[in-house]
Amino acid sequence: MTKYEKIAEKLRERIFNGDYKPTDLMPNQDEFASEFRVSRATIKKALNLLTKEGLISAQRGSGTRVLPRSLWGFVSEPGEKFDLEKLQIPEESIKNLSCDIVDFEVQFPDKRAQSQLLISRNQPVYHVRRLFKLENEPFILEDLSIPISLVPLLSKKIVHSSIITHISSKLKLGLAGTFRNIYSASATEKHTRHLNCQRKDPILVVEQVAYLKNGKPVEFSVCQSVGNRRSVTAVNVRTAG
Amino acid sequence: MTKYEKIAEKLRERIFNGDYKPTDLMPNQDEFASEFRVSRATIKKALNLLTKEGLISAQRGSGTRVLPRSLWGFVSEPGEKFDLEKLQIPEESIKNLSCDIVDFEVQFPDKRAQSQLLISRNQPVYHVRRLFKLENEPFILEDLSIPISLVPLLSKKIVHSSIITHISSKLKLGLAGTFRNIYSASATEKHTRHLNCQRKDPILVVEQVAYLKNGKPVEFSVCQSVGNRRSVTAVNVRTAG
DNA sequence: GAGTGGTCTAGACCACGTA
DNA sequence: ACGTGGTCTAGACCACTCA
Repeated sequence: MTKYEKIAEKLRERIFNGDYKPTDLMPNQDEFASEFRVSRATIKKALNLLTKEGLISAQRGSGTRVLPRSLWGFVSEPGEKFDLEKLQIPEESIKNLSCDIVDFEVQFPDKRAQSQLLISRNQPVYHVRRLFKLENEPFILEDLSIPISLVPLLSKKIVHSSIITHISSKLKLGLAGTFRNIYSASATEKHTRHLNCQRKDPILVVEQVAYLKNGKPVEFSVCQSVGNRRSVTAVNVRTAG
Repeated sequence: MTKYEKIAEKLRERIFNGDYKPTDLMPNQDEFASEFRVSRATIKKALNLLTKEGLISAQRGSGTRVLPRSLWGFVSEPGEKFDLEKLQIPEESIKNLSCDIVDFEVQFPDKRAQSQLLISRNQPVYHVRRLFKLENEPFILEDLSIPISLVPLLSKKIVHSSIITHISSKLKLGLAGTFRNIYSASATEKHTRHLNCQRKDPILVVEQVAYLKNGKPVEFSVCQSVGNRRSVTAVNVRTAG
């Protein structure tokens, strides 16, 4: 844990505590620097973190203010456990979340997976279909492909929990990030079977590619859920350097 | 334009040029520092920018690599012209984009708008309904609310182009960022009328709140489009400090 | 003009991956 | 052991806002 992360944590607490309220001006960077006995650059890094989280906003000449982010409800942060991040579920809910393995096999990748994972038709992938249930209600149907070349061994036990965290810890290679594509579709027979919904009900589709830090795509997943049972959130913030 | 932005621009060009290819190692930070005759801290800032854009990924001990972002197709960046960012349209397409004003009036905010814009029932808002067409095909139906207190005067001409850029330049207050909530719904009579689709077709709904740097919510908008005509992208990157 | 945040430097030290 | 990127400092200068 670095200095600026510790400082960010303390300031975050103060914001959630209400010591600094939405639209309020915060103390300036020099004050924080002397309070925490660090250089201003370190304070700035801490503030940048909070800015990325959408908690505050700084303006040159006039100061740094708290944003009313509390309205936004739950937002998963990059750096959270990968599956939480992907499913966008608050940590408290995870105990009500179960995971059925519908399908688990090795196959050759289809065109889509080939292009997203940067592999050829001959390089086999694990294909997994999982059904996540929240409080025993079908929630998200997930299809994912992972190149075998990256994972020597994948067991049912691992598939049952977090595949990606297993891989990136085995390979000692962190995740660089993910890219998502989100659209809306109409329920087909597949959905009615797994998600307990009617034909033509609106389905929210979230396609995601996850990259390792060495630049290799490691997972291509498609998560599908019934329209009104899930929403996905995204934060876009203007951060300075 | 700061030094690190200029450097980031040059490196971005090199990546798109193919001077540095996906999964390739880039020169290290010291080399860049002496090439551009700046301190390493400045190089790092430039690289952080590219990291946020999902172009590269650095790993301590082993170097900085190019990610295969080219696969991702178009991704709008924070900092782009606000409407481009919201609609996620590449700049080239904007000449094929037209905008009809379906509705433009002053009213009292409904419950939803009140809570998102942090105002009371008595504070009136502009309500605008616009229909964006791409190559004369109905594309996005947008409903937006803006507190009158923030905008003394809004004309039809302004509504026809970018409202937010007008406001934030008039107020000399930049945008702090936006928050989006995305889900899927079923087409109602309103959609069939404006978006030229069938009842029960899947609709992608993107709700967005935009905040000014002083922390005030300035716009609450709901953008609706037919499922297969649009998709929304989101990038989640692990950036270091 | 006083006070704010943003940029930039030169150098130090540390954590990590690789061989 | 070496080379990499990440952190941190102390101080300088600049751009901006607001009274």
